[in-house]
This record gives sequence, structure tokens and C-alpha cells, in this order.
Amino acid sequence: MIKLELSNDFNLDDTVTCGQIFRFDKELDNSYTIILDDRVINIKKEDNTLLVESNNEDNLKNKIIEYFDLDRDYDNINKQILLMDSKLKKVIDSCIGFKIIKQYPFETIMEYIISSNNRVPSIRNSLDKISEKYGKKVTFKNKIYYLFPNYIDLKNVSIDEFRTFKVGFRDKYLYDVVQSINKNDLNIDEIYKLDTDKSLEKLMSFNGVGPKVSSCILLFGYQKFDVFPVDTWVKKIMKEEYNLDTQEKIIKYAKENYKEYSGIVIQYLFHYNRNKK
DNA sequence: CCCCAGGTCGTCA
DNA sequence: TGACGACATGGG
Repeated sequence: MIKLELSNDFNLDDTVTCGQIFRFDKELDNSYTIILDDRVINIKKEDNTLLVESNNEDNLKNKIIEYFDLDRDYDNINKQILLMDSKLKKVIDSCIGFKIIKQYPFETIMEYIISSNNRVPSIRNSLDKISEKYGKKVTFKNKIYYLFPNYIDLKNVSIDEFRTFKVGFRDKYLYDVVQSINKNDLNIDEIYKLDTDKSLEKLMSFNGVGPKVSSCILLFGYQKFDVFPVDTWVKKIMKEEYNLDTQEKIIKYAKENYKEYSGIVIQYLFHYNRNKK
């Protein structure tokens, strides 16, 4: 068990449950058990302290800080966003302590290809099935978990086998991208070095990866915040509040107005809209 | 049984 | 370009 004192606002509940990540459980004591690339953690917030346990506590503190983006100055970012667009005041107020989670890129690619025209429980189910068959088994607090496999582990998975993971028509998309990564046609580390437009172009050259999916991959997998993944929710808000009715107009507006914080703004909008109802 | 999901593709005009 | 249906799967 490690303790981590928080020096700024952190809303653990919203950050975990808002749809950025899929493989987590809420426990009876309000803590969360999360499968976090190379380990399983259990995390709980008490006042200004994070209590974290893991099957592997090596470097755990840094891992948590990195994963939950705790070192970034979100207060300052929120101020900047407000200066750019004062209409976002109520949205930002509802998102204090919300962070963009840093996920492992390969897992993010697979997750968001599966996410297209799909529901969260179904996405979760497919990710679990893939992990159960190909991921490393971990025992933590007397329960069994499976880490998400690496691309090398999935090298020999056929299209038909992907179908057994209940991914539906996305089977061939997953197969193609896994093959491409294994052949180094797509180098997942190189994406870090490319600028956002080049990365989007590279990712969208794959079938099943469009503007929304590629933007999510860059946002959650690569911390490229100058993307704007437009989905049905955000489309609705931007139409109502800004009278922008096409994806192109929305992206253009976000680029010009929110610049390098576009990804954070869109995540705030998504979160705000889901919570208000 | 119909509808739809944090979309994308293929196919037409 | 722009619109429109199809697409696997599961839940309401």
C-alpha cells in the first residue's frame, strides 16, 4: 500500500467512470480496481490522499502520477480555456479535478476500434475476452485478472478468432492493425514523434479508424491534446450552443478557439453533457 | 420485434 | 463532396 498526497484537485470518480477507460470495477468500499497495463491496482481517495495497492508496487507512485496525469497544471489550463471561451464557465466548473488518463497506446488503438458504433458494456466484454485468452494472468486480492496483451501476443490471431471475442464486423479491422504493427508498417512509438495532423493521417489510413477513433487514440494514448473527437453528444452540444452543424465546422472552430486544449475541452463537454441530464 | 450505440465504409448521385 | 444504408452484437 502506498499513500500519495494530492497537491491539487483530483476527482477520481469522474476520471475513472467517464468512459475514457473500460476495464475497471467499482468496489463496495468505493475504491476502484483498474487493470493498468502491466499491473492491477486498487485505488481509493480519502480526503486529499490516494491509497493505492497493487500486485506490483515497483515504481507504483510514478505509475499513478503518470497514468492519472497528476503533475499537469489543470488549474492553469482551465483558466486558459475560460479566457478563450467564457461560455464554458459552467462546463469547467463541473469538471474540476477531472484528468485525461494516459493509457498504453496499443490497448487504446484496440479499444477505440472496438468502440465504434458500440456500447460500453459490450466494449468491455470484448476487451476482457481478448485479455482472458492472450493476456498475462494476475492474482490480486484473491481474485484473478488478465492484463491486456501486447501486439506480439496477438500476432497469430485470425479474423475468425477475433470474431469469437464478439467484436462483430470490427474483426477485420483489428486483424489488419495488429498485423501492420507486427510488420512495423505501423510503428506505435513513432506516432509520438509525428505532429497531430500526420498522426491522424497515419492512423486513418487503417480501415475502421476514422476521425473520431483516431482522435481518441491520440488523446488518450498519446496525450496529443490538440485533437477534437466529435461524437454524437458533442455534435448535439455544438449545434445547440454554437450553431455548428457539421464535423468540419466543429473541428475548425475547436482548432481556432481551443488550440492545444481542444482535447480537454471536448472531454469536459462530453462529461458535462452526460452528467447533467 | 424494433431501436440504437462516444462510427466508419462502400456506394451512389 | 454529400447523403444514406449496412454493419455484429447486446440491451432496453
